[in-house]
Amino acid sequence: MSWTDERIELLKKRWSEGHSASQIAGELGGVTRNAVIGKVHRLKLESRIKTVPAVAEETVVEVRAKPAEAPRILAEAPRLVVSSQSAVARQPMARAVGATALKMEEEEEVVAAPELHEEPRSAEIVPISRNLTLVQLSERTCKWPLGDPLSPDFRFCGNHSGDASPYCQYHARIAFQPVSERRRVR
DNA sequence: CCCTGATTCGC
DNA sequence: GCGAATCAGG
Repeated sequence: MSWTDERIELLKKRWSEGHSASQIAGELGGVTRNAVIGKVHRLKLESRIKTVPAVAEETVVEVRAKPAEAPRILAEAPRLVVSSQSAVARQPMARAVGATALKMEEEEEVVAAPELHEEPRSAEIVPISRNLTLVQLSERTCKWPLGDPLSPDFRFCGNHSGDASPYCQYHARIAFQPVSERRRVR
């Protein structure tokens, strides 16, 4: 496949829409995501670097609109990025160390009495699907369909699936119901 | 391990 | 110009 004007147009469009290189490559067909990225660079399209030199973050923010709006963008953008993924909040585990550690040890023992409140394993739990599109599926993503295949919103579960199964643990159970469980699970 | 984009360099 | 290989990051 070569970069015809049409393919370049679609590339530009999708890239500006925020699609990933692999998504675009999938849509175009005949090219890899590397090819797409390479082309994007040759076309000098907008860079999409996320990981910024941390300290220099402020200076890297591009001012594409009116200067007056820059500060607002600057203040909110980082938060958006963070909340988009892996927002699994962790409890602050800060602990005093050194000289004061000894004294705290006793107090903590009292407080640290974790109550194992294990919920009974219910068959009712529904997985939180990743809602991947077709092109985002890989060898080890659950291919359980979600929604109307004719709809633009059609997605796949996308959770991790073992090497053996095309589905995640949950959907595999629905797909391959053992005789013992095969009842009205629906 | 899955994914992302960036860069290099032989073709 | 092209894109696989590689790098770097989440």
